[in-house]
Amino acid sequence: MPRKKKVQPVKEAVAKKRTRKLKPKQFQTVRGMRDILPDVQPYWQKVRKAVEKIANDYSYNRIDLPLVEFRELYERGTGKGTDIVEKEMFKFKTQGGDDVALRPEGTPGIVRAYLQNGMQSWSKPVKLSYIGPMYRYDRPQEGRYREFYQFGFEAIGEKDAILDAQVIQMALRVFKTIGFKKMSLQINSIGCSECRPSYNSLLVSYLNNRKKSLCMDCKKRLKNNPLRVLDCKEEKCTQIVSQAPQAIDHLCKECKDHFTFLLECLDELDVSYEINSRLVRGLDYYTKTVFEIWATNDENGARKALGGGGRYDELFETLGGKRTPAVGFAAGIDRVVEKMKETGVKAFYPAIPKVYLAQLGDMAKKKSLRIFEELEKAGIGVAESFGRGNLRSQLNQANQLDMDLVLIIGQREALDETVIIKDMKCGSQEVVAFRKVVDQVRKKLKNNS
RNA sequence: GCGGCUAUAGUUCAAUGGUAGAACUCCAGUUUGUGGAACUGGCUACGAGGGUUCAAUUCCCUCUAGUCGCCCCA
Repeated sequence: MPRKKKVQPVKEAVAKKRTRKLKPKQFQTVRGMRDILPDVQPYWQKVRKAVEKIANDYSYNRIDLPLVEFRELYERGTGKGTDIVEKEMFKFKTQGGDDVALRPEGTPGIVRAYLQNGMQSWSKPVKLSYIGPMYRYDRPQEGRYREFYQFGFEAIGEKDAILDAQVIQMALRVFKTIGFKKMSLQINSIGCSECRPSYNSLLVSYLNNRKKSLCMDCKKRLKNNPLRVLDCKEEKCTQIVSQAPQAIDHLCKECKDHFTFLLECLDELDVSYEINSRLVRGLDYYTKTVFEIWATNDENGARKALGGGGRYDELFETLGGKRTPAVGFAAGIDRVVEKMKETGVKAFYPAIPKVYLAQLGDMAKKKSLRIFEELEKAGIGVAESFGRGNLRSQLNQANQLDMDLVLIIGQREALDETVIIKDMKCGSQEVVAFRKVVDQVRKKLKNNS
């Protein structure tokens, strides 16, 4: 609707208001969702490629799982006491009446898939790798979105600590392959259902004696999930925690041996680590090993964590399966990409075409379609702007795109079945018959490179 | 979920109680078929809804979104 200007002010104002009302609604992304635009895709591509390569090198097979699962899977698996389940799940009821949720993390789905698809009978350990979006109804912030991407590795069916070491090694290898130089491996063991209860009561009684000095949140945590007090950031609490009994000093023999062997394996791999007795992780299902990988040695590790993981030997039972030991790792791609930009890690830029196809007039336009196809079949990527009419703007664009060669087909060339090949670096050009175009372009590209 | 800040073209920023300018980008053109420069022109915005007012992009409120801190995680 054309807008009229220079009418009487009042009428104009009214008219404008009316047209505004008629304007269709501008849609925008739902809160916490975001577009990942072409300009950052090279970073994402680099991460995906690194994940694929490492997964392949270590024989971890790709698996893709549904985004939607029964809500109960996470309530039982991830744990009812966790923030993730308590307040961060995207949940809804289907028309059919199923209570479902968008997956907030990958592991419960992996376990479900393992049990459902009879992977018990596959040769052990079952090694799986995944990559895809996760959803958490958290408050968005930079580096924290409601839809975010994770990749992960899971090794199922083997309790030996060497698998823990392998998963850690894989995680580090992915980051190294992407190009990160400095990383910090934080590691801890939080025991199993054998030894954790006694440690727990020890911790609780220690904390109870100092309850007055704890922060509000920690008083609550003390009741629900005392382990979480350990990673509180409040200064009052950190002071108390620094003197608290440590999990690794109260492990049962099996857990202790497991942890010791893991550390020996890491030594063997020349992987440096930091034993962090305050590292407990937010999910309920972890047993024995827990670890995180930080981009640097930053104090504020939580937000700098690129990823983390651990062992979950008891999760299969919780979800109705047989006792099955497993260890896994997952990392957030959004955050990895952010960190790449921050630290100047280079992105992956795929080869882009160096040849541009310019055409003039309808007949040439039609002919140029065929030339394009010939070149593409021959493995030569070609840029073009078929919609443009004049040569100047096409050359202009070719120049901006930093093309080596421009093929020009005009009315004359279309009739003669020829093409002008113009070298954009030196400006020289020559006329070539249709049939010889591919060969000639190949030759010229070779000379240029 | 709690607290602070913010919201104007695609982008980065202006101005103003009488409805908006610039730069860059994009598109087109500078005599009809030749790029990098220059010039000319064009497109595009007051986040949404209420209130105060003769009049609101401007003041007030609500919502929405973004951002920062907390929390949490990835």
